[in-house]
Amino acid sequence: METSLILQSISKYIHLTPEEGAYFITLLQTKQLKRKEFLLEDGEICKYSAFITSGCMKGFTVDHNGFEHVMNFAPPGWWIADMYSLISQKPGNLNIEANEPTDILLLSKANQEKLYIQVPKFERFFRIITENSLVAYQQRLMDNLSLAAEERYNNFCKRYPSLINALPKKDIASYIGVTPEFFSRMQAKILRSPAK
Amino acid sequence: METSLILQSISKYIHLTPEEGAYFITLLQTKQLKRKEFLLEDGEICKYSAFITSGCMKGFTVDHNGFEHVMNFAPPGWWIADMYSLISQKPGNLNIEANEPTDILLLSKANQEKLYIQVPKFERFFRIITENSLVAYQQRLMDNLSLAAEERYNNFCKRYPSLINALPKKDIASYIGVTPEFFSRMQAKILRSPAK
DNA sequence: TTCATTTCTTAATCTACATCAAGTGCCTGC
DNA sequence: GCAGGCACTTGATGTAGATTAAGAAATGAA
Repeated sequence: METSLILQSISKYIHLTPEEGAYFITLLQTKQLKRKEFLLEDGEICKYSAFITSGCMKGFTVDHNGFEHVMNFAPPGWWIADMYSLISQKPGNLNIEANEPTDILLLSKANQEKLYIQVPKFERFFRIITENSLVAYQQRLMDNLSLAAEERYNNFCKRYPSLINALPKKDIASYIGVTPEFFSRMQAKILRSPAK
Repeated sequence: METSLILQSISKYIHLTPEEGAYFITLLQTKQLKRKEFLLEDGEICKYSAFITSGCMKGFTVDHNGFEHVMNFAPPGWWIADMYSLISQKPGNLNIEANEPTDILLLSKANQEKLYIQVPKFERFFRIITENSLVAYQQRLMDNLSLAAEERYNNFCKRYPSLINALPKKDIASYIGVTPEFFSRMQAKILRSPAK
């Protein structure tokens, strides 16, 4: 099991003794996903938080016209789950899919609760990463309420430079909230005008 | 100090001994705000989380055209802060203003850190309410990406029925992401068509 | 009570972005 | 290695919601 990335990412926020680290690892299971393979589908109950060790995943919903809306991307070092469904244990409407061959570590809801009891420090860890995630969603919502598509695209480029060339353009279009057609036109326009 | 609401709201997620509760209360300070008074302004560093005991507050940003965008409302029993600024201790761009005469309890960042050390259970409490807040923002972002204004308004009505008549319409318009003019027309249209 | 300010409404016009349609290139699964 | 689908582009047209303007109604301060 490839655990160095996850332990390193935890150590940014809390200090674990070797025993605590070892115990944490026993609560995880590995999984490999093929390109286009789903970890979770609309209507299912989310039972795991997933930590990406390699590859990339995306979370998206499908609206009543059949259009996808990308909620988030998860490159290596990030967590992904349907938080609504994970917390409530009710069916959610998120799909989680591998964009390419991807290795993940799974922490089940039951094991997460166990972890909180055995090593309460993890409350702190998950509090902090949840806070960071909350701030990112607030920022993105603000962008959607107050900026034009082109500015949202600029922000995306600034915030996630490594993802721009790694993802299909249609997914980036969906993430920033425009159609692939409009996104294509926007890029052409940006290229045409002198780089700013 | 009016502390029954805050203690009751905490007891939904963690159990406190009388001593722990009493200690927590010593970390708070009260504040009264007049209608239109600001708790935090764009460019300031956020030093407090505020819990509303009575009245109502709103958090909003101002875009480069001078338009307000309401990020959230905080009726009694809710917390409000500029999470980005509170976490990073850098200047934020949120304004927090009282919509009407409002009583709040303030927990300073320093006292919050103290609290985590003295009563680690509070890590759990704030983890849980942060998770809930995260889910709400995800849901709202999804609505903004996939629904028409009218559907977003319907969802708002369903989720926050008590706020509809308590808030100025222009603030609700801003929250769901339309202009007051369009909001007004939308409502007229809904009234005209047979209630669905 | 009265005035001034803010909020709300209605109407005419405008625009950012969507939709529909069609063609090109490139993966990728067989 | 080939075929068939998927991603991407470009053009023509459509529309949800913005903008501008102006009057009416509500609200709060004095």
